[in-house]
Amino acid sequence: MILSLDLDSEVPIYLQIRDRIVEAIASGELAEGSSLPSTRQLAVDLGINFHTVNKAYDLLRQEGLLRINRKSGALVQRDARTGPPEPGFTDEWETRLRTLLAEAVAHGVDHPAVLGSCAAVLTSFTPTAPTAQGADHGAEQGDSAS
Amino acid sequence: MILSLDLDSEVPIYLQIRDRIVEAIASGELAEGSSLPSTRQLAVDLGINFHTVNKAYDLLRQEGLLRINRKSGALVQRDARTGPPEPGFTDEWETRLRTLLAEAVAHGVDHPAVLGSCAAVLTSFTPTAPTAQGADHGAEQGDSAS
Amino acid sequence: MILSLDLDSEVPIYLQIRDRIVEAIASGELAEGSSLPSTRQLAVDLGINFHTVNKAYDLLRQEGLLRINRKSGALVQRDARTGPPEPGFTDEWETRLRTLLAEAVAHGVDHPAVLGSCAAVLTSFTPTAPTAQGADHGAEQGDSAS
Amino acid sequence: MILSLDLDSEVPIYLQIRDRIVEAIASGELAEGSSLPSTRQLAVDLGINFHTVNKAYDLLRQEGLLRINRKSGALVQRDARTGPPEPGFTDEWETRLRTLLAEAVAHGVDHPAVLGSCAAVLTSFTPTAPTAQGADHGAEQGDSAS
DNA sequence: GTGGTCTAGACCACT
DNA sequence: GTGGTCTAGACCACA
Repeated sequence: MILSLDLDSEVPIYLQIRDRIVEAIASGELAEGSSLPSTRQLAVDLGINFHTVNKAYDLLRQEGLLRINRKSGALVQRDARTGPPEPGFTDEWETRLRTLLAEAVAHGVDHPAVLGSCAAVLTSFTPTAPTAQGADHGAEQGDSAS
Repeated sequence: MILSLDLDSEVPIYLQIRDRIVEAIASGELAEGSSLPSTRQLAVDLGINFHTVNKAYDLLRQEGLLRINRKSGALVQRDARTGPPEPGFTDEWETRLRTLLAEAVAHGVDHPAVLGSCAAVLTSFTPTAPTAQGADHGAEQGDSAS
Repeated sequence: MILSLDLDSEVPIYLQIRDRIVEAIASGELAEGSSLPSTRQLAVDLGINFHTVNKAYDLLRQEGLLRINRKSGALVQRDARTGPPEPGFTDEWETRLRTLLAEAVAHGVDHPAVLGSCAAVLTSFTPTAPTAQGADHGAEQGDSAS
Repeated sequence: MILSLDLDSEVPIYLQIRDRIVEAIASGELAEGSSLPSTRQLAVDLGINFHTVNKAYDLLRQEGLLRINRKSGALVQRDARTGPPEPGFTDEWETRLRTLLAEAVAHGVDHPAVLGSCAAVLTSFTPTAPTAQGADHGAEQGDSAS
């Protein structure tokens, strides 16, 4: 689990960590039950303070994506396959989606291109060997989003 | 031009203003060349400090969406029809898109549903019946979406 | 708003602050909409670090009792009169109640005495105008407390 | 003696064990003189480290609820019928009670409902209600509340 | 070993 | 002025 940070970014470090982990969960790289590095270990690896990692993990815990356990550290609590989101998530999320897509449209990206970007991002979340997933639950193939 | 703010939101007020304006530009409600209320006027209307409005306008100016004239006030600088975005915009934007979509996927929204939300948002930016601009104030119809 | 802390207590300081504020809300001393001292001000008053106050406020915010506003600082979000608790609150709370009452019973406090303590505590939350109790639902009079 | 633990709870495991035992004593399930499983046995049953069980037992010993003998293991030292609590217990306990009840009141549970919960919990400690304690001082009435 | 608490100070963002 | 972020180090609680 290596994640690259941009310490000069205006995005707070703890948010960058959180974002990378969310993306890793979405892409299946971190499945439900996976364990994450300890806060102090990750802090050392990234060359930052452990409190910053702590804050990222705590945020993910509040979002329901992580559970923290004194014994085993942080575990992935949730997954693309765990089920539908908690009520209330979608509304707030769509508000942010609306703002983000508006930004592209206002800058002159046409609708099909925007939708293409969305589809491309989603595709990038299922990069692995579609043939090896035969067993699986089967249903996940719907991802190519068409 | 009415925009509703949530003063208790964790989203800074100046960003809420900026977001609403971006969405208005994306939806065509504010076309290129339209004029916005003066900072002081808008501040009074919203019951906030005019510095806050100023900050929102300045951010939009930096983003290339507004140009500010001492005499004519703030004018919309570009819109969906002005042309493709400046180089560099797309990369940064797709990074944020990736994070946002990952959030939904990690919370269990499946890929088709995510793409459906994207499409629905885009549809909501097309203010139905472009020829109906004479109606003008009846612009509310565009947003029911979904 | 003065609250006394026991810095030697095994109860974390931030929890003591949180507890005192919860009790003040319950007793009507802090009504919905009341403003609390700024984190830094309270920290100075209490002779502790502002981060500790921050943590207490943030906890209360997560519990839905406070809302934090950049402009006006912390405001009481909720009240005995605001309405019934969020679903899920009661179950978790009754678990803790069960443990606490069990402690007294196990130590030999008989049931009526336990119940008497509970009633006494509740009474202490409505200290004002004991003669006006007939009105009952007109209880709002008791709490203006300022 | 079956106790169910939640290893992911924010409540420390040793405290969960302690709480369950306190409740068992309060409900009469564990009477004075009863013997508890050995720390090692219980640890195996629960799938946890025996030091954790040890810590729970030691805490109960400090609280005066258990006595620990090298030969006979852990025995229940007192129960509801052993007599009134040690001096000093009640004050500290009522402080915690006050905080806990305040929490419910602040979240909008009205006084009679709170008192009802207390009464319900106490009733649950009376396993079969042999003589039902007679009049029970009639303290349950919400009179003092409201 | 793990995470949690408290303190401390510097700097930034928001209004 | 307000709160938020990041860093830092010490100490404690838990398993």
